[in-house]
Amino acid sequence: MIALASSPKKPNARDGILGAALRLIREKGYGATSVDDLCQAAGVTKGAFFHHFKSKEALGVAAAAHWTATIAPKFARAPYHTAADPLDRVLAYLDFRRGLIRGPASEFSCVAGTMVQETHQSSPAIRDACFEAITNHAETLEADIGEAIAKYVLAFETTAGSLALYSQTVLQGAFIVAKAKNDPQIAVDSIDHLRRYFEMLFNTPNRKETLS
Amino acid sequence: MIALASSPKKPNARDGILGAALRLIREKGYGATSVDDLCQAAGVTKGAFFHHFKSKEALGVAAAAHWTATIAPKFARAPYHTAADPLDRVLAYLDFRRGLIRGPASEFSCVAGTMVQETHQSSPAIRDACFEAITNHAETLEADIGEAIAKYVLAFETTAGSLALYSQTVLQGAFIVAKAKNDPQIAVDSIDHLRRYFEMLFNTPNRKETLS
DNA sequence: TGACAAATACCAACCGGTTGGTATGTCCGC
DNA sequence: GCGGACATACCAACCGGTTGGTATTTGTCA
Repeated sequence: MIALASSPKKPNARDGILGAALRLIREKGYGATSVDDLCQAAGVTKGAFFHHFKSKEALGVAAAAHWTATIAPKFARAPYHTAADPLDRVLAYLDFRRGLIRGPASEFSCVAGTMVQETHQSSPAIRDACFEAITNHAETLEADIGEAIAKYVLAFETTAGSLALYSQTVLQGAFIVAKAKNDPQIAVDSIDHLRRYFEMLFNTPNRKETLS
Repeated sequence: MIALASSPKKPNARDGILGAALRLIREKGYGATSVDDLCQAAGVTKGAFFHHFKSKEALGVAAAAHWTATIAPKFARAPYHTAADPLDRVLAYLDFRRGLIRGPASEFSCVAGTMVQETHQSSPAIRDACFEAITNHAETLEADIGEAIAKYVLAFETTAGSLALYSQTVLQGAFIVAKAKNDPQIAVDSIDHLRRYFEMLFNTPNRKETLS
């Protein structure tokens, strides 16, 4: 083999720890997840952990980036991008997220939102990494919302960035209330309200004429 | 004095611990707030702590109830109840909450929402107490929303309970994003979006005729 | 191509400090 | 003199982090 395109990935301790971190942080939170927990879940020792991450805080920062790297391709490949109309794509995004809400909260909630609540005071580095993860995902929505704003007459004046971040705000709040009620359904209700807000804001009867 | 109505309150360790808990949990989170922290902030010893609370978890449950007992009178006395129209009262509630958003997140965020994110898996007792605190506050909104639903023609069909809880959902999400961005303003933006949702849902031109 | 040194990846054992929790005692009003 | 409200002293378990070391890979040059 010429083998510059070597095997897609060899299993290493760092990836194992990061994968365990995403799962454990969603299950137990950042503070309650100890370095020992991480090592046991990843099947490595503490020496390996501190070889790859200089501190638990550094692991938290890396976990936020790994979270983005994990979910970004999933959303990029998701089928909600196919609609021709930008507003339809935005609504399809909300429907897609709605469909993800099932089972325990640790399977549909957001690592960044979970982690930042515990660390925003104690660790600016983790806080910034989590905000980056949230906004990075919001930006994948922003383009479609921007196109929709250009195409439709809005009931109120606002911006694509504000609406994209508001969508993430509602989702984060929905995760919290779902955890509190121990019932995912309440999160679905909130996404329905958010969907209606978009529908009313981009009032379909006021649709501008399209050219082509 | 006949003195069955004794002095309004004598300062005791329990209240001091609960007061410290509300502050420290909002500042550092539940997990990062140790029993020693609580005792030092309240100026009592560990013996006093475990005399009044059989465990840290019991303190968490009591703190959620104390949170309700602390903020309920503040909202009950707030001036947003004075409007004659129920929709105006709901919008005034949102304006009131909007006005509270300033300074560090620990001064405007919600103890219950903060605490439940860390404990919803590990402590069902704290989780339920936090959900109770959130819904208890939502119910103070529900009556006004219910009256507004009876008075106005809605753009979509929904319930007062769903809208009241959705309001809390947006607020909880706004607190998280504000913590992540380390900037309260982003929470204000979300409340503005929520306010517009109410305005459009209770579409003022469709106002039903009032009798008196 | 192969010898070899340097760098990387990983491990087992250990450290001082902190954790939630307890056992025992003392004060004090009724 | 008795029970509730605290204080003092202490504990085993666990915390994040460090140590000194070994196995494995990688870069280099004859």
